[in-house]
Amino acid sequence: MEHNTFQPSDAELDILQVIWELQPVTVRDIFERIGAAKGVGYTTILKQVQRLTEKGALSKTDAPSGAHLYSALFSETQVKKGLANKLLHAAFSGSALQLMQHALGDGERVSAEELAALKQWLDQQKNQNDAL
Amino acid sequence: MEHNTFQPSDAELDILQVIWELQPVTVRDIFERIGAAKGVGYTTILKQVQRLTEKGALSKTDAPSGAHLYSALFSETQVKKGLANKLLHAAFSGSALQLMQHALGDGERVSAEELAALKQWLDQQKNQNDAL
DNA sequence: ACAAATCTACGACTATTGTCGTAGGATGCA
DNA sequence: TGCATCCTACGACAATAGTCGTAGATTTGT
Repeated sequence: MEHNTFQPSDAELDILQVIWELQPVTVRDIFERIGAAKGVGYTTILKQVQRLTEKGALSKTDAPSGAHLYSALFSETQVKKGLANKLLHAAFSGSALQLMQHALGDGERVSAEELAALKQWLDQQKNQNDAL
Repeated sequence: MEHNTFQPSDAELDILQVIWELQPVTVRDIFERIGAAKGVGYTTILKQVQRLTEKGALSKTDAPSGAHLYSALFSETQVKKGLANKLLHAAFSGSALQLMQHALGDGERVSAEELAALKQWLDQQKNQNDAL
């Protein structure tokens, strides 16, 4: 129902994902997960984390070692809903079918498992609707 | 298959949508569709269009009236696939089901028609897979 | 107790986005 | 033919993103 969710940038989302997975985490934790892989320096991650904190997306507590421990103030689901919804409306005028078709209609072959999972979810949604 | 597609910003996407719908169009055409609604000035749209052209996303031809006519150099499908795919991988580790669940699992009730369309598409995908 | 390693805080820089304002050329009507 | 209108070209500016470098405080290992 909330619509004013935090819209993270690409780099911010990368960081948030690590935080959601391991929170509470230190900057070093994050750096070790994605810093090296992305080829960016420690202070780049640090700065990003500080900016996320400024924006009110993270909470900070002092760790015994003098470092800081960060946790997310927005839930993974809430933020991702915000991202998915934004695209759904900005590019596909709210049509989930179109979003779907574009997300995988292409070269990316849709696996049988994926199809089955989708189908099952649809049936569940349908039942829920019928139950009204 | 192509992966190096153009990733438009929010405002750029708004403009592209108008172009895909009405191309070839003048800046004024675009302004009349979205400028007023968004409350931005004519030159804002103009600048945006010029930048899109610089980036190689639009082609420009001279209109008889002295104005310019613009057309898209990337197809709507290609660009939207790029956007959907980016989000799919950046936020949902490639899981279409998750993308789906976040895009509408929420308060936005899924209409029966939407569900039916989705289901039909899934079946079609399934058949296509089986045909391999 | 000291030097090495580790952290944070900050400032800086470049690129991109979104938005205008102004200048000046071209069009078109009275 | 001359003024009002419309269009483009350009430059400017603030905000955001992404990336570092450096400085100074703190911890840690010997």
